[in-house]
Amino acid sequence: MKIKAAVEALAALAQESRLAVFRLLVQTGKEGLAAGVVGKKLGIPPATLSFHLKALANAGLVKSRTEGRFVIYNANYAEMDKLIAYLTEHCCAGDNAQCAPLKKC
Amino acid sequence: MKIKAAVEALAALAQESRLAVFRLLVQTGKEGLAAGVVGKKLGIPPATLSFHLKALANAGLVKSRTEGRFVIYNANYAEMDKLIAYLTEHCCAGDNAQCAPLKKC
DNA sequence: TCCACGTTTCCAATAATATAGAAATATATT
DNA sequence: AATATATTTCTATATTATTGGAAACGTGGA
Repeated sequence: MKIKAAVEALAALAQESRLAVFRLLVQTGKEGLAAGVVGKKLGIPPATLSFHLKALANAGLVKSRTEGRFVIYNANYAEMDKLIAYLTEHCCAGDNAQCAPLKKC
Repeated sequence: MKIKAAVEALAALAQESRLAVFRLLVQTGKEGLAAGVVGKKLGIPPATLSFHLKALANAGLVKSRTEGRFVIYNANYAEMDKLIAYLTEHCCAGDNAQCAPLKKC
């Protein structure tokens, strides 16, 4: 992962509505949720939600597929893992005891 | 971790200079680096670096201690781990096979 | 005390981002 | 074909972040 991509992903997550959307999708699993369901659950108006989903999708953190009139969004776990790996890369100067072990999801 | 704290931490990392600073400190280990050394390694002018270090410190991602005229910064691994845990919390709808295992640092 | 060095604060110009109503687009139903 | 539903695009406004020079502050050494 390159720094520009990491910054884009982090910027996508660094906003309250988008972070809530992303976590909701992370917890939902790969089957995902329709945009409207996300908006209803989080109380975000359509235009605003669409703006935020676009940011998350551009950053690669979510993917979407169309099913009839619905657009279903799901978390991209691979990209999430890449971002985490980028943050923790070569950490602790090689001494793993310095940083706590990362929990598996 | 609460969402406001997570957003603050992510916003702190969502900027190229700050992300570079944080990763440098993560890789350096708990002994840390003086502000001036960081600035020299990354080519960031003093005023700008101070601004960015403050953002990282306010978010809890780095800590500092004063040694004589130097201010030594080091990564806060505990806070980094909390942020990662917040992102991945209850992920994959309980089916761990959906998301790749997180590497230990 | 006086000077050098490291860091932070102040400041002002510039740039980027968030919000949501209204209109547009696309699919489904009758 | 006409209507309802789901989502996105357009648009304008408001808010917040980034940059770095100059000055200020603190510490250490001569």
